[in-house]
Amino acid sequence: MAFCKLIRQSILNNLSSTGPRPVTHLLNATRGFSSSSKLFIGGLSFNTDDKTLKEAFSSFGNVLEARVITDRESGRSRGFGFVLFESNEDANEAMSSMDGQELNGRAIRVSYASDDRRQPRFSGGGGHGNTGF
DNA sequence: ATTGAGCGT
Repeated sequence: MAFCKLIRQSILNNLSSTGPRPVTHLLNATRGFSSSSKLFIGGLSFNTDDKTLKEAFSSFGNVLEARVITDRESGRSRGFGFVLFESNEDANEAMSSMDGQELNGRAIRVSYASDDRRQPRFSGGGGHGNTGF
């Protein structure tokens, strides 16, 4: 029964993806979806601001948007922010490199952000007196 | 002047 060997070899071949490596779903590894080049920066120092965040992450890639969320009532930093990279791979590099590192004397937590919070804006916009019916 | 998990007008 030599074919038995062949079958086993076939199985082994299947297990070893010698061809195109499957794209590791490193993205959308957050609660929601839409996790591209947007990174969620947590554990930020209260002394860290948008400029500091951009300066700290602009070293890994082109930062299109870097913002530290500040309380609207007090206007002070909430301790977390968001960084939008031009390239998703740059964001991955930045996350792998800056996650757990210290910034301004405080360890920061970098992870992919969820755009679910920002999407729902005023769907209207047009001042049409349309009641929707 | 202050605080320390999470996801922004």
